[in-house]
Amino acid sequence: MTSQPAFKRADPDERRASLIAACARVLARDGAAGASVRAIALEAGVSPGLIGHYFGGVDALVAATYAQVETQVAAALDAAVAAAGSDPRARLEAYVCASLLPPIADSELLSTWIAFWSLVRARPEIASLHDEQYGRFRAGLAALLAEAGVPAPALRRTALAVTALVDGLWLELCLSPRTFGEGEAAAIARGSLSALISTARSAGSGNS
Amino acid sequence: MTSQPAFKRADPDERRASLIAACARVLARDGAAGASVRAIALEAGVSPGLIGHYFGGVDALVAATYAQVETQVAAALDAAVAAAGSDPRARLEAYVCASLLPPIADSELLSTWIAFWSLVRARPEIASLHDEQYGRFRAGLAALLAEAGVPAPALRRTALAVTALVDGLWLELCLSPRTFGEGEAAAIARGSLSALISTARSAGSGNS
DNA sequence: GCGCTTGTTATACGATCGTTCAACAAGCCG
DNA sequence: CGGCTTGTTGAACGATCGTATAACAAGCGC
Repeated sequence: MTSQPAFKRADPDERRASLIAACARVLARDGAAGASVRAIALEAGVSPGLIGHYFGGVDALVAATYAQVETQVAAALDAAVAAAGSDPRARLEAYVCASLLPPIADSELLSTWIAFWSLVRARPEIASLHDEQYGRFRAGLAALLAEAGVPAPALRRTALAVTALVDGLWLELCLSPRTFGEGEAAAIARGSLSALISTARSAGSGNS
Repeated sequence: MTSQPAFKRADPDERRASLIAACARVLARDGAAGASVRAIALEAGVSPGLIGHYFGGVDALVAATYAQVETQVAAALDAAVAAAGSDPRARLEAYVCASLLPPIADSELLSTWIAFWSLVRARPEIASLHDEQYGRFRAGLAALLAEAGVPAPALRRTALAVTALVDGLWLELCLSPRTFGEGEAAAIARGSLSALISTARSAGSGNS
Protein backbone atom coordinates (compact mmCIF):
# COMPACT_ATOMS: atom_id res chain seq x y z
CA MET A 1 0.00 0.00 0.00
CA THR A 2 2.11 2.90 -1.12
CA SER A 3 0.16 5.88 0.15
CA GLN A 4 -1.22 7.81 -2.79
CA PRO A 5 -1.35 11.63 -2.71
CA ALA A 6 -4.13 13.06 -0.54
CA PHE A 7 -4.83 15.70 -3.19
CA LYS A 8 -3.37 16.87 -6.43
CA ARG A 9 -2.43 20.31 -7.56
CA ALA A 10 -4.43 21.46 -10.51
CA ASP A 11 -3.90 24.04 -13.16
CA PRO A 12 -5.50 27.25 -11.88
CA ASP A 13 -7.80 27.56 -14.88
CA GLU A 14 -8.91 23.95 -14.66
CA ARG A 15 -9.49 24.34 -10.95
CA ARG A 16 -11.59 27.43 -11.48
CA ALA A 17 -13.58 25.64 -14.17
CA SER A 18 -14.13 22.67 -11.88
CA LEU A 19 -15.39 24.93 -9.09
CA ILE A 20 -17.72 26.73 -11.49
CA ALA A 21 -19.10 23.42 -12.73
CA ALA A 22 -19.67 22.24 -9.17
CA CYS A 23 -21.40 25.52 -8.34
CA ALA A 24 -23.73 25.09 -11.31
CA ARG A 25 -24.64 21.58 -10.19
CA VAL A 26 -25.40 22.74 -6.66
CA LEU A 27 -27.49 25.67 -7.91
CA ALA A 28 -29.45 23.25 -10.08
CA ARG A 29 -29.98 20.72 -7.31
CA ASP A 30 -30.67 22.93 -4.30
CA GLY A 31 -31.36 26.39 -5.68
CA ALA A 32 -29.68 29.58 -4.62
CA ALA A 33 -30.35 28.80 -0.96
CA GLY A 34 -28.18 25.69 -1.11
CA ALA A 35 -25.17 27.27 -2.75
CA SER A 36 -23.00 27.41 0.37
CA VAL A 37 -19.25 27.30 0.38
CA ARG A 38 -19.25 23.90 2.01
CA ALA A 39 -21.83 22.37 -0.33
CA ILE A 40 -19.99 23.55 -3.43
CA ALA A 41 -16.63 22.42 -2.09
CA LEU A 42 -18.05 19.01 -1.27
CA GLU A 43 -19.54 18.76 -4.76
CA ALA A 44 -16.18 19.66 -6.27
CA GLY A 45 -14.33 17.27 -3.98
CA VAL A 46 -12.12 19.95 -2.49
CA SER A 47 -11.79 21.79 0.77
CA PRO A 48 -14.00 24.84 1.49
CA GLY A 49 -11.04 27.15 1.72
CA LEU A 50 -10.26 26.77 -1.97
CA ILE A 51 -13.28 28.81 -2.98
CA GLY A 52 -12.04 31.77 -1.01
CA HIS A 53 -8.60 31.24 -2.47
CA TYR A 54 -9.72 31.30 -6.10
CA PHE A 55 -12.74 33.57 -6.06
CA GLY A 56 -12.41 35.58 -2.89
CA GLY A 57 -15.86 34.58 -1.75
CA VAL A 58 -18.94 32.64 -2.64
CA ASP A 59 -20.72 35.60 -4.21
CA ALA A 60 -17.98 36.03 -6.80
CA LEU A 61 -18.09 32.32 -7.60
CA VAL A 62 -21.82 32.46 -8.23
CA ALA A 63 -21.40 35.48 -10.47
CA ALA A 64 -18.62 33.72 -12.38
CA THR A 65 -20.90 30.72 -12.78
CA TYR A 66 -23.61 32.94 -14.24
CA ALA A 67 -21.16 34.38 -16.73
CA GLN A 68 -19.96 30.90 -17.69
CA VAL A 69 -23.44 29.46 -18.17
CA GLU A 70 -24.46 32.45 -20.22
CA THR A 71 -21.43 32.08 -22.48
CA GLN A 72 -22.27 28.42 -22.97
CA VAL A 73 -25.88 29.20 -23.91
CA ALA A 74 -24.91 31.98 -26.29
CA ALA A 75 -22.41 29.68 -28.03
CA ALA A 76 -25.06 26.97 -28.44
CA LEU A 77 -27.47 29.48 -29.96
CA ASP A 78 -24.86 30.77 -32.38
CA ALA A 79 -24.00 27.22 -33.37
CA ALA A 80 -27.66 26.44 -34.01
CA VAL A 81 -28.01 29.49 -36.24
CA ALA A 82 -24.85 28.63 -38.14
CA ALA A 83 -26.06 25.06 -38.66
CA ALA A 84 -29.36 26.30 -40.06
CA GLY A 85 -27.78 27.49 -43.27
CA SER A 86 -28.57 30.73 -45.02
CA ASP A 87 -32.35 30.87 -45.20
CA PRO A 88 -33.35 33.83 -42.97
CA ARG A 89 -36.47 32.17 -41.71
CA ALA A 90 -34.69 28.92 -40.88
CA ARG A 91 -31.98 30.83 -39.03
CA LEU A 92 -34.57 32.69 -36.98
CA GLU A 93 -36.39 29.49 -36.08
CA ALA A 94 -33.14 27.84 -35.12
CA TYR A 95 -32.29 30.69 -32.76
CA VAL A 96 -35.65 30.57 -31.05
CA CYS A 97 -36.09 26.81 -30.90
CA ALA A 98 -32.55 26.03 -29.78
CA SER A 99 -33.38 27.58 -26.42
CA LEU A 100 -36.19 25.10 -25.99
CA LEU A 101 -34.54 21.90 -27.10
CA PRO A 102 -31.62 19.91 -25.71
CA PRO A 103 -28.93 20.64 -24.82
CA ILE A 104 -30.10 24.09 -23.71
CA ALA A 105 -33.48 23.01 -22.37
CA ASP A 106 -31.74 20.87 -19.81
CA SER A 107 -33.18 20.48 -16.34
CA GLU A 108 -29.91 21.37 -14.67
CA LEU A 109 -29.23 24.39 -16.80
CA LEU A 110 -32.76 25.75 -16.39
CA SER A 111 -32.65 25.36 -12.62
CA THR A 112 -29.38 27.20 -12.54
CA TRP A 113 -30.88 29.96 -14.60
CA ILE A 114 -33.84 30.41 -12.27
CA ALA A 115 -31.47 30.57 -9.33
CA PHE A 116 -29.75 33.47 -11.08
CA TRP A 117 -33.06 35.21 -11.67
CA SER A 118 -33.79 35.00 -7.97
CA LEU A 119 -30.52 36.81 -7.24
CA VAL A 120 -31.03 39.72 -9.64
CA ARG A 121 -33.05 41.85 -7.27
CA ALA A 122 -30.73 41.59 -4.31
CA ARG A 123 -27.33 41.58 -6.01
CA PRO A 124 -26.34 44.47 -8.26
CA GLU A 125 -23.50 42.62 -10.01
CA ILE A 126 -25.88 39.80 -10.92
CA ALA A 127 -28.39 42.39 -12.13
CA SER A 128 -25.89 43.93 -14.52
CA LEU A 129 -24.91 40.49 -15.81
CA HIS A 130 -28.58 39.85 -16.46
CA ASP A 131 -29.07 43.14 -18.26
CA GLU A 132 -26.14 42.41 -20.53
CA GLN A 133 -27.33 38.89 -21.26
CA TYR A 134 -30.88 39.96 -21.94
CA GLY A 135 -29.70 42.77 -24.19
CA ARG A 136 -27.46 40.43 -26.17
CA PHE A 137 -30.20 37.87 -26.67
CA ARG A 138 -32.66 40.52 -27.77
CA ALA A 139 -30.17 42.18 -30.12
CA GLY A 140 -29.37 38.84 -31.76
CA LEU A 141 -33.04 38.14 -32.11
CA ALA A 142 -33.78 41.56 -33.57
CA ALA A 143 -31.08 41.07 -36.20
CA LEU A 144 -32.57 37.75 -37.27
CA LEU A 145 -36.08 39.22 -37.27
CA ALA A 146 -34.90 42.01 -39.55
CA GLU A 147 -33.36 39.48 -41.93
CA ALA A 148 -36.65 37.60 -41.90
CA GLY A 149 -38.49 40.67 -43.13
CA VAL A 150 -39.89 42.25 -39.98
CA PRO A 151 -40.00 46.00 -40.69
CA ALA A 152 -37.90 48.27 -38.51
CA PRO A 153 -40.74 49.99 -36.63
CA ALA A 154 -42.06 46.62 -35.45
CA LEU A 155 -38.64 45.26 -34.56
CA ARG A 156 -38.51 46.29 -30.95
CA ARG A 157 -41.91 45.05 -29.89
CA THR A 158 -41.59 41.83 -31.85
CA ALA A 159 -38.22 41.09 -30.31
CA LEU A 160 -39.58 41.83 -26.84
CA ALA A 161 -42.57 39.58 -27.45
CA VAL A 162 -40.54 36.66 -28.75
CA THR A 163 -38.03 37.02 -25.93
CA ALA A 164 -40.84 36.97 -23.41
CA LEU A 165 -42.33 33.92 -25.09
CA VAL A 166 -39.05 32.02 -24.91
CA ASP A 167 -38.42 33.05 -21.30
CA GLY A 168 -41.93 32.06 -20.31
CA LEU A 169 -41.67 28.67 -21.97
CA TRP A 170 -38.25 28.22 -20.42
CA LEU A 171 -39.63 29.04 -17.03
CA GLU A 172 -42.45 26.54 -17.18
CA LEU A 173 -40.19 23.95 -18.77
CA CYS A 174 -38.11 24.19 -15.64
CA LEU A 175 -40.78 24.58 -12.97
CA SER A 176 -42.95 21.69 -14.14
CA PRO A 177 -41.42 19.88 -17.11
CA ARG A 178 -44.30 17.41 -17.33
CA THR A 179 -46.53 20.19 -18.63
CA PHE A 180 -44.97 19.73 -22.06
CA GLY A 181 -44.57 16.71 -24.26
CA GLU A 182 -41.33 15.93 -26.06
CA GLY A 183 -40.46 18.97 -28.13
CA GLU A 184 -43.85 20.57 -27.55
CA ALA A 185 -42.40 23.77 -26.17
CA ALA A 186 -40.30 24.23 -29.29
CA ALA A 187 -43.31 23.50 -31.50
CA ILE A 188 -45.36 26.11 -29.65
CA ALA A 189 -42.56 28.61 -30.02
CA ARG A 190 -42.29 27.89 -33.74
CA GLY A 191 -46.00 28.34 -34.29
CA SER A 192 -46.19 31.51 -32.23
CA LEU A 193 -43.14 32.93 -33.93
CA SER A 194 -44.81 32.35 -37.26
CA ALA A 195 -47.95 34.17 -36.16
CA LEU A 196 -46.02 37.07 -34.68
CA ILE A 197 -43.78 37.75 -37.67
CA SER A 198 -46.47 37.39 -40.30
CA THR A 199 -48.60 39.90 -38.40
CA ALA A 200 -45.62 42.19 -37.93
CA ARG A 201 -44.85 42.04 -41.64
CA SER A 202 -48.35 42.88 -42.78
CA ALA A 203 -49.17 45.37 -40.03
CA GLY A 204 -45.95 47.28 -40.61
CA SER A 205 -45.65 50.17 -38.20
CA GLY A 206 -49.07 49.69 -36.66
CA ASN A 207 -49.23 50.54 -33.02
CA SER A 208 -50.94 47.59 -31.38
CA MET B 1 -46.18 59.03 31.87
CA THR B 2 -48.64 56.24 32.38
CA SER B 3 -46.71 53.31 30.92
CA GLN B 4 -48.43 52.19 27.77
CA PRO B 5 -48.72 48.47 26.91
CA ALA B 6 -45.51 46.91 25.59
CA PHE B 7 -47.55 44.97 23.04
CA LYS B 8 -51.15 44.31 22.22
CA ARG B 9 -52.97 41.07 21.67
CA ALA B 10 -54.34 40.75 18.21
CA ASP B 11 -57.07 38.70 16.64
CA PRO B 12 -55.43 35.48 15.41
CA ASP B 13 -56.59 36.02 11.83
CA GLU B 14 -55.39 39.61 11.77
CA ARG B 15 -52.08 38.55 13.26
CA ARG B 16 -51.65 35.87 10.65
CA ALA B 17 -52.50 38.36 7.90
CA SER B 18 -50.01 40.85 9.31
CA LEU B 19 -47.25 38.23 9.35
CA ILE B 20 -48.06 37.20 5.80
CA ALA B 21 -47.92 40.81 4.64
CA ALA B 22 -44.58 41.32 6.38
CA CYS B 23 -43.25 38.14 4.78
CA ALA B 24 -44.29 39.39 1.34
CA ARG B 25 -42.50 42.69 1.91
CA VAL B 26 -39.32 40.93 2.98
CA LEU B 27 -39.45 38.55 0.01
CA ALA B 28 -39.85 41.53 -2.29
CA ARG B 29 -37.02 43.50 -0.71
CA ASP B 30 -34.39 40.83 -0.05
CA GLY B 31 -35.49 37.80 -2.04
CA ALA B 32 -35.92 34.30 -0.73
CA ALA B 33 -32.48 34.43 0.88
CA GLY B 34 -33.52 37.27 3.18
CA ALA B 35 -36.72 35.73 4.42
CA SER B 36 -35.45 34.77 7.85
CA VAL B 37 -37.58 34.46 10.94
CA ARG B 38 -35.90 37.46 12.51
CA ALA B 39 -36.17 39.68 9.43
CA ILE B 40 -39.86 38.93 9.00
CA ALA B 41 -40.58 39.41 12.70
CA LEU B 42 -38.76 42.74 12.67
CA GLU B 43 -40.71 43.83 9.60
CA ALA B 44 -43.97 42.90 11.32
CA GLY B 45 -42.89 44.55 14.56
CA VAL B 46 -43.24 41.41 16.64
CA SER B 47 -40.98 38.93 18.34
CA PRO B 48 -39.42 36.05 16.34
CA GLY B 49 -41.20 33.45 18.43
CA LEU B 50 -44.58 34.48 17.10
CA ILE B 51 -43.89 33.01 13.68
CA GLY B 52 -43.31 29.60 15.15
CA HIS B 53 -46.42 30.06 17.26
CA TYR B 54 -48.73 30.85 14.36
CA PHE B 55 -47.20 28.93 11.47
CA GLY B 56 -45.01 26.31 13.07
CA GLY B 57 -42.01 27.44 11.09
CA VAL B 58 -40.76 29.82 8.50
CA ASP B 59 -41.33 27.43 5.61
CA ALA B 60 -45.04 27.24 6.30
CA LEU B 61 -45.26 31.03 6.51
CA VAL B 62 -43.64 31.40 3.12
CA ALA B 63 -46.02 28.84 1.63
CA ALA B 64 -48.99 30.66 3.20
CA THR B 65 -47.69 33.91 1.72
CA TYR B 66 -47.54 32.30 -1.72
CA ALA B 67 -51.13 31.13 -1.39
CA GLN B 68 -52.25 34.57 -0.23
CA VAL B 69 -50.51 36.44 -3.05
CA GLU B 70 -51.90 34.02 -5.59
CA THR B 71 -55.43 34.51 -4.29
CA GLN B 72 -54.97 38.27 -4.51
CA VAL B 73 -53.76 38.06 -8.12
CA ALA B 74 -56.54 35.72 -9.18
CA ALA B 75 -59.14 38.03 -7.65
CA ALA B 76 -57.70 41.03 -9.48
CA LEU B 77 -57.81 39.14 -12.78
CA ASP B 78 -61.41 38.07 -12.23
CA ALA B 79 -62.34 41.64 -11.37
CA ALA B 80 -60.70 42.92 -14.54
CA VAL B 81 -62.62 40.41 -16.64
CA ALA B 82 -65.88 41.30 -14.95
CA ALA B 83 -65.24 45.01 -15.50
CA ALA B 84 -64.62 44.42 -19.19
CA GLY B 85 -68.26 43.73 -19.92
CA SER B 86 -69.58 40.98 -22.14
CA ASP B 87 -67.58 41.27 -25.34
CA PRO B 88 -65.48 38.07 -25.52
CA ARG B 89 -62.50 39.77 -27.05
CA ALA B 90 -62.51 42.59 -24.50
CA ARG B 91 -62.75 40.08 -21.66
CA LEU B 92 -59.79 38.15 -23.01
CA GLU B 93 -57.69 41.26 -23.37
CA ALA B 94 -58.60 42.35 -19.88
CA TYR B 95 -57.46 39.01 -18.46
CA VAL B 96 -54.13 39.15 -20.24
CA CYS B 97 -53.36 42.82 -19.77
CA ALA B 98 -54.41 42.99 -16.13
CA SER B 99 -51.35 40.91 -15.26
CA LEU B 100 -49.13 43.54 -16.84
CA LEU B 101 -50.65 46.71 -15.47
CA PRO B 102 -50.96 48.06 -11.96
CA PRO B 103 -51.87 46.92 -9.41
CA ILE B 104 -50.65 43.44 -10.43
CA ALA B 105 -47.52 44.59 -12.25
CA ASP B 106 -46.21 45.99 -9.01
CA SER B 107 -42.53 45.84 -8.20
CA GLU B 108 -43.10 44.31 -4.79
CA LEU B 109 -45.54 41.70 -6.01
CA LEU B 110 -43.34 40.66 -8.92
CA SER B 111 -40.29 40.30 -6.69
CA THR B 112 -42.28 38.15 -4.34
CA TRP B 113 -43.38 36.01 -7.24
CA ILE B 114 -39.83 35.43 -8.47
CA ALA B 115 -38.82 34.45 -4.96
CA PHE B 116 -41.53 31.80 -5.11
CA TRP B 117 -40.28 30.55 -8.47
CA SER B 118 -36.85 30.10 -6.98
CA LEU B 119 -38.31 27.84 -4.29
CA VAL B 120 -40.27 25.54 -6.60
CA ARG B 121 -37.41 23.19 -7.37
CA ALA B 122 -36.28 22.64 -3.81
CA ARG B 123 -39.60 22.64 -1.96
CA PRO B 124 -42.30 20.16 -2.96
CA GLU B 125 -45.14 22.00 -1.22
CA ILE B 126 -44.25 25.17 -3.12
CA ALA B 127 -44.07 23.14 -6.33
CA SER B 128 -47.61 21.86 -5.91
CA LEU B 129 -48.87 25.36 -5.13
CA HIS B 130 -47.24 26.49 -8.36
CA ASP B 131 -48.77 23.69 -10.38
CA GLU B 132 -52.22 24.54 -9.08
CA GLN B 133 -51.77 28.24 -9.76
CA TYR B 134 -50.40 27.70 -13.24
CA GLY B 135 -53.19 25.28 -14.05
CA ARG B 136 -55.85 27.69 -12.84
CA PHE B 137 -54.42 30.57 -14.85
CA ARG B 138 -54.20 28.48 -17.97
CA ALA B 139 -57.71 27.07 -17.56
CA GLY B 140 -59.15 30.55 -17.15
CA LEU B 141 -57.26 31.70 -20.19
CA ALA B 142 -58.38 28.71 -22.27
CA ALA B 143 -62.02 29.43 -21.40
CA LEU B 144 -61.69 33.05 -22.54
CA LEU B 145 -59.85 31.99 -25.69
CA ALA B 146 -62.66 29.58 -26.51
CA GLU B 147 -65.22 32.36 -26.06
CA ALA B 148 -63.13 34.52 -28.37
CA GLY B 149 -63.39 31.96 -31.12
CA VAL B 150 -60.20 29.94 -30.87
CA PRO B 151 -61.08 26.44 -32.08
CA ALA B 152 -60.75 23.59 -29.62
CA PRO B 153 -57.78 21.84 -31.27
CA ALA B 154 -55.70 25.03 -31.00
CA LEU B 155 -56.80 25.83 -27.48
CA ARG B 156 -54.04 24.09 -25.58
CA ARG B 157 -51.11 25.43 -27.56
CA THR B 158 -52.56 28.94 -27.73
CA ALA B 159 -53.14 29.00 -23.99
CA LEU B 160 -49.63 27.75 -23.35
CA ALA B 161 -48.17 30.36 -25.68
CA VAL B 162 -50.09 33.27 -24.16
CA THR B 163 -49.27 32.10 -20.65
CA ALA B 164 -45.59 31.94 -21.55
CA LEU B 165 -45.81 35.40 -23.08
CA VAL B 166 -47.33 36.87 -19.94
CA ASP B 167 -44.87 35.10 -17.66
CA GLY B 168 -41.94 36.23 -19.76
CA LEU B 169 -43.09 39.83 -19.80
CA TRP B 170 -43.73 39.61 -16.09
CA LEU B 171 -40.25 38.30 -15.52
CA GLU B 172 -38.52 41.06 -17.41
CA LEU B 173 -40.85 43.65 -15.94
CA CYS B 174 -39.51 42.59 -12.57
CA LEU B 175 -35.85 41.97 -13.36
CA SER B 176 -35.26 45.23 -15.21
CA PRO B 177 -38.34 47.43 -15.23
CA ARG B 178 -36.62 50.16 -17.21
CA THR B 179 -36.72 47.95 -20.28
CA PHE B 180 -40.35 48.91 -20.79
CA GLY B 181 -42.07 52.25 -21.08
CA GLU B 182 -45.30 53.03 -19.27
CA GLY B 183 -47.80 50.36 -20.27
CA GLU B 184 -45.55 49.05 -23.02
CA ALA B 185 -45.60 45.51 -21.71
CA ALA B 186 -49.38 45.46 -21.81
CA ALA B 187 -49.39 46.91 -25.32
CA ILE B 188 -46.99 44.22 -26.50
CA ALA B 189 -49.14 41.56 -24.92
CA ARG B 190 -52.25 42.97 -26.58
CA GLY B 191 -50.62 43.02 -29.99
CA SER B 192 -49.17 39.54 -29.64
CA LEU B 193 -52.44 38.18 -28.36
CA SER B 194 -54.14 39.56 -31.42
CA ALA B 195 -51.63 37.90 -33.75
CA LEU B 196 -51.82 34.59 -31.93
CA ILE B 197 -55.61 34.27 -31.88
CA SER B 198 -56.19 35.42 -35.41
CA THR B 199 -53.69 32.83 -36.62
CA ALA B 200 -55.25 30.19 -34.39
CA ARG B 201 -58.69 30.99 -35.76
CA SER B 202 -57.71 30.75 -39.40
CA ALA B 203 -55.27 27.87 -39.06
CA GLY B 204 -57.79 25.79 -37.13
CA SER B 205 -56.30 22.44 -36.16
CA GLY B 206 -53.05 22.94 -38.02
CA ASN B 207 -50.07 21.46 -36.30
CA SER B 208 -47.51 24.23 -36.23
C1' DG C 1 17.28 12.82 -2.42
C1' DC C 2 16.45 17.62 -0.59
C1' DG C 3 14.65 22.04 -0.10
C1' DC C 4 11.48 25.47 -1.62
C1' DT C 5 7.40 27.18 -3.43
C1' DT C 6 2.68 27.34 -3.05
C1' DG C 7 -1.69 24.93 -3.92
C1' DT C 8 -4.49 22.70 -0.56
C1' DT C 9 -6.35 21.34 3.78
C1' DA C 10 -8.45 21.75 8.17
C1' DT C 11 -9.55 24.35 11.93
C1' DA C 12 -11.23 28.35 14.36
C1' DC C 13 -13.98 32.40 14.72
C1' DG C 14 -18.02 35.42 14.92
C1' DA C 15 -22.49 36.01 12.89
C1' DT C 16 -26.84 34.32 11.81
C1' DC C 17 -29.91 30.69 10.98
C1' DG C 18 -34.62 28.05 12.82
C1' DT C 19 -36.62 26.37 16.75
C1' DT C 20 -37.86 25.84 21.58
C1' DC C 21 -39.64 27.27 25.93
C1' DA C 22 -39.97 29.39 30.52
C1' DA C 23 -41.40 33.76 32.04
C1' DC C 24 -44.10 37.84 31.43
C1' DA C 25 -48.08 40.78 31.00
C1' DA C 26 -52.41 42.25 28.35
C1' DG C 27 -57.00 42.13 28.93
C1' DC C 28 -61.24 39.69 30.13
C1' DC C 29 -64.28 37.72 33.87
C1' DG C 30 -66.08 37.42 38.27
C1' DC D 1 -59.85 45.21 42.10
C1' DG D 2 -57.75 40.41 41.93
C1' DG D 3 -57.19 36.13 39.52
C1' DC D 4 -56.82 33.67 35.28
C1' DT D 5 -56.16 32.72 30.60
C1' DT D 6 -53.13 32.93 26.95
C1' DG D 7 -50.99 35.84 23.33
C1' DT D 8 -46.42 37.46 23.37
C1' DT D 9 -41.76 38.05 24.50
C1' DG D 10 -36.85 37.33 24.57
C1' DA D 11 -33.19 34.45 25.77
C1' DA D 12 -30.92 30.09 24.91
C1' DC D 13 -29.72 26.09 21.99
C1' DG D 14 -27.34 23.62 18.36
C1' DA D 15 -26.51 23.89 13.50
C1' DT D 16 -24.69 26.17 9.67
C1' DC D 17 -23.22 30.16 7.41
C1' DG D 18 -18.74 32.90 5.13
C1' DT D 19 -14.20 34.07 5.92
C1' DA D 20 -9.50 34.07 7.61
C1' DT D 21 -5.35 31.66 8.52
C1' DA D 22 -1.85 28.45 10.25
C1' DA D 23 -0.17 23.93 9.17
C1' DC D 24 0.64 20.63 5.69
C1' DA D 25 2.33 18.33 1.56
C1' DA D 26 2.61 17.90 -3.66
C1' DG D 27 5.72 18.44 -7.05
C1' DC D 28 9.30 21.02 -9.30
C1' DG D 29 14.29 22.58 -9.58
C1' DC D 30 18.65 21.43 -8.23
